[in-house]
Amino acid sequence: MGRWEPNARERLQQAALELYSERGFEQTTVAEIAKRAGLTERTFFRHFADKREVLFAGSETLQALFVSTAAAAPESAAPIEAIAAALDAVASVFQDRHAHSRRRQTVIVANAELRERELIKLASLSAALADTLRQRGVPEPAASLTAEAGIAVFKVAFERWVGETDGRGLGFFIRESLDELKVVTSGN
Amino acid sequence: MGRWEPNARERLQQAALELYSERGFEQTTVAEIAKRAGLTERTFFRHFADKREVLFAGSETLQALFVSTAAAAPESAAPIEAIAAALDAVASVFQDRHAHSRRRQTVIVANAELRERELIKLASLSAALADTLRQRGVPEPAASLTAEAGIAVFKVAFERWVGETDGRGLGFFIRESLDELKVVTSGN
DNA sequence: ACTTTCGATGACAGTGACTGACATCGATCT
DNA sequence: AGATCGATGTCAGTCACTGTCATCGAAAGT
Repeated sequence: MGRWEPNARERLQQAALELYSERGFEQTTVAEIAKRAGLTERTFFRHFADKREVLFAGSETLQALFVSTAAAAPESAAPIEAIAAALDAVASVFQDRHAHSRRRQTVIVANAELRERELIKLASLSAALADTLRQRGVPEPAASLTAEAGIAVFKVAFERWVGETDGRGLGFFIRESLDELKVVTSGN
Repeated sequence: MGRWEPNARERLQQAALELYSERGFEQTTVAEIAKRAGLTERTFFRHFADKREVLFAGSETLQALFVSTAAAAPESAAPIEAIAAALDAVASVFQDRHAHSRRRQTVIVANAELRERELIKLASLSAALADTLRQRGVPEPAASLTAEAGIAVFKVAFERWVGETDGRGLGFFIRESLDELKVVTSGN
């Protein structure tokens, strides 16, 4: 065993999720994660910036999908429509990940530091979307507000989707939330 | 000097803001903050849960104002109107704090950990507002979405207000952003 | 096959945030 | 004066995270 077993990064992610689930985030030390993965603490920090980041490995990919889909919307599309298209694309990615998402979200919700990290990932997403809208000619504050509204829809929809055991996909909750947001902001 | 000088908490807050401004958040140790305040590191942690929290002392007060104002809106008011009333009330609190807000925000924006903390404070606000709306009979997901939309408006407006040197108050930017949100979510 | 190269890992020492336990000060009450 | 009690100081300890250097092992070149 030892060095050169493949997939060190993935082993660390799995070990971390397991341990965070079993005993909680605070009660888990990085040394324990590394040990379960057959590595050392120092190697953990070569793969992940900190103890939280190991749970957020896919976020760059998600952001790239978000942005590229929004950017690919036809020029005629309203800002909110470009965001809606991006939300739909993202929803399909979570198609077969309900069980994993639920497990991961349970860990995150149970710890304030992890919630903070999740929030800044979503804020980064919002900033990237606002950038995309600005490049499409949308002025401020409309660009930032549309992006924030889109992320709000994602947050609420994701939360509801993770909590459900029915077969309804994330896309359903996203459409529901987006429609509801429109009703709610119309002012009466 | 030494023990029993009054206002230990306030001295710590001021020392922290000064040092974070001068050399940055990461380059400041808690021991240095405590020393400038004439106290010890251990005492710092008796007043504030961690190194970040010292910048967010007023957040409970702000949340209380937010919630009580929203709750006090007439029953006939639409959810978004109750939130708008709360936003207006909060804006008036920042009336004479532009210089201080700007200084504080400069520090926060410069550091990811501080941004995370700010985001979870805003998320806590959003959750409290959603609770208030639910108590007013607003169902989900409308309650959460309205609250999130309100916080989005606050975020964008606050950012613009802090960046301006004109005399326009936070209330101006809040009304501007709220109006723009309504336009942007209407779908075209 | 032998050597060289080079990225990934290990080993180790160090800093600083944060905590628990206990001692001490000083204002207030009796 | 003595008792009380909250706020502070002291000290030891854990753990996240970093810098540095040694070492391993695969792959490429000879």
